[in-house]
Amino acid sequence: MIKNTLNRTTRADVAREAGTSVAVVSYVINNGPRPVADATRHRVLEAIKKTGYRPNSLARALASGTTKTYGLVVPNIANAFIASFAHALQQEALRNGMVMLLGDAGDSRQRELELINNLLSQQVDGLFYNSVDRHPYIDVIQASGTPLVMLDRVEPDLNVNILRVDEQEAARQVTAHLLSHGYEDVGIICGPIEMFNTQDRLSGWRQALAEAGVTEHPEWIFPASYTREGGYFAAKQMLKGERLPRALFASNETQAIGCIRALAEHNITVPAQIALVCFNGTEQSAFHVPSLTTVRQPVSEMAKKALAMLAAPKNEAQLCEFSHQLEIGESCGCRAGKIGKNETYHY
Amino acid sequence: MIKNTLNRTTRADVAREAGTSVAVVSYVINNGPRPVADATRHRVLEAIKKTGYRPNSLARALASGTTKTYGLVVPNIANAFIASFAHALQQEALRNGMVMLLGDAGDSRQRELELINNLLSQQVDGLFYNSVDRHPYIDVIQASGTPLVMLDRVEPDLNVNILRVDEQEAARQVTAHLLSHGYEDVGIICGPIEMFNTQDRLSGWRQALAEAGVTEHPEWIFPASYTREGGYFAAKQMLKGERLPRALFASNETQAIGCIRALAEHNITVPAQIALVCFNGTEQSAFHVPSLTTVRQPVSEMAKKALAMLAAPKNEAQLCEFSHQLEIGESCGCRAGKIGKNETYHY
DNA sequence: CTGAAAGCGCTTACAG
DNA sequence: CTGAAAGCGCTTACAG
Repeated sequence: MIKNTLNRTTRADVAREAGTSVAVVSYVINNGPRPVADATRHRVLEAIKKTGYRPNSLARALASGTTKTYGLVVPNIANAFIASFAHALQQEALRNGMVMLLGDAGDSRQRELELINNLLSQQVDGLFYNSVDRHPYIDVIQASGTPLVMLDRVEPDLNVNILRVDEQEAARQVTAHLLSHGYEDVGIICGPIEMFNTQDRLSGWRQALAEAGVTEHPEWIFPASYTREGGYFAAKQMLKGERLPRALFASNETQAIGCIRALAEHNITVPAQIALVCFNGTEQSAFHVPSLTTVRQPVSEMAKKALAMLAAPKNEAQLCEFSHQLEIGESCGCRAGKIGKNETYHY
Repeated sequence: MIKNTLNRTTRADVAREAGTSVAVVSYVINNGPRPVADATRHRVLEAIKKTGYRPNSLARALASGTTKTYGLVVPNIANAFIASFAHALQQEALRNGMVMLLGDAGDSRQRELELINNLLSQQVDGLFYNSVDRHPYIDVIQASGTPLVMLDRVEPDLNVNILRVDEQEAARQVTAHLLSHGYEDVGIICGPIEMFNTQDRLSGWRQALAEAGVTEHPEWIFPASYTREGGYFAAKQMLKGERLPRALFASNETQAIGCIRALAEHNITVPAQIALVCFNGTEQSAFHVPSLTTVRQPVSEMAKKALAMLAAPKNEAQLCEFSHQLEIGESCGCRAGKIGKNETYHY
């Protein structure tokens, strides 16, 4: 056996000090499942204080079969929206007395699988999962019997809990807002073309154009990674074209920021020369110059519901769709905003 | 005992399937510490595949006395610099075959203590710790015997590993750069006044002013939280004054962004009317409009060293100071930059 | 109200 | 090369 090189005191030390059995120490610490006489409890509490005892949660988890821990797998925590969602989930877990283990796949499918295996090995009581692309390792998770809530869209025939907003509809709506300003030449910086959410946001954009009777220009569709660099180089690409669109839909906030930087380097200002809206804004949107008109997801409520879905008794898989919010900033061109005065519409 | 409600296969199932003892299964999985005949190994591997066995890392950790896990406690992960440092540490841990558990205190001292206790209960093999304020719970950690590396400045008489850059010197240098443009009226947005790093950055700023023979104006010292809101409201405060400084030092990138937003709302442009530099920039600095002149910490190298310090045999506490980098952007007024062409100076 | 003891799923010294 | 068995630090049904 490995020697206890750290000065760890165990439950046995406490029991010895208090002159009780180890079971009673457990009863005191866990407030059950057996009652303990007040005097005994007192002695145990004193012994704990005196010995500086700290329960070993590994041993507890092994014996009890529950870790009080959830896992969260995200494609890339560098994405501000994902970070804010992760934060909301952590907060909500905390409130429920659970710990949330965060796994960041860094956009790597292989890393994602490693993370999932790792979290399952750690015996998490449940998993929240936003996958890197459209082939999530749902089968691996389901085979383990671990409760699961998917945080993005998956193949419709899979029997899993899903929690999300209708991204297509949200994209349609924010694009419609952009079009309401009368712009006719409208481009899009979308995500990697093979991804589900790229397709959804692209479809929404397309639908809004069609509904407004505006012609779609395929040469103004710019696939890009969901990063600042992605938005930046997409805009650079656009600037090489012979004609510039008058308005743009960026598929997330980070892309929008990269895009605006690239435009600025060519002395093109937003919204005066090119108007812009984006998807999945965060608190950051209001602080940008110009402030960003954006789709916002109600991350706090979503987090609450996500936790509830995992805690729920094992029944049918649920699909839970949330409505989005539209936050109007300066970038679309219809107002000059001050912080705290952005208008928000709920759908 | 709790029933195994999940369809967990254990090592015993694998042993039965392979017709060996459980010990041999361990030897195969861990590649030791005893040799295993090739034929036996093969049978075990087959049995693992067939049963879909996944080792329980809790049980392994309990038996082996090591979790292969480090903990990281940070004051607020919403801070972009801290997020980038956390990311670098995670990457480096990964490379060493370790897992990093991230604990975000959300600027709450109480939450910070909870996190530390939680991580210690989880038997982390080591802890990285950047405290919310100047009273870190070093005693609690040391009492547990868990190896520790502090990631910020602490009372000098404490016997702990410390890893950091000399923030005072870095602040002095970036302020000196600002002053080299000839500005005479120079303000500072600093952090919460009681914090060590606020004091360090303030001292550096002050020293640079003194060296340049520039008068310090106490009314241009604006304490603020290290957030966008902090920078925003500090600037609003400044705008109420009867005279505006010509140049500003913001104590982190996030404050700088909030500050620039506030200035923009009053049609004051950076650097034309107010020049600005900031501390602890991230990749974001280069994408801002204007791009930010900033002190950068070499987070990757620091992360590498941090891991090495924890892994090192238990010897004397080390103090490891890294040199910073100065990244010149547009905000200080000396150049118009393009992304990827920012100049960086190493100190 | 209290305690002896089995069990959680592993690791590993020891004996063969 | 292989296995029986003790032990990691807990929980909890069971018997008193």
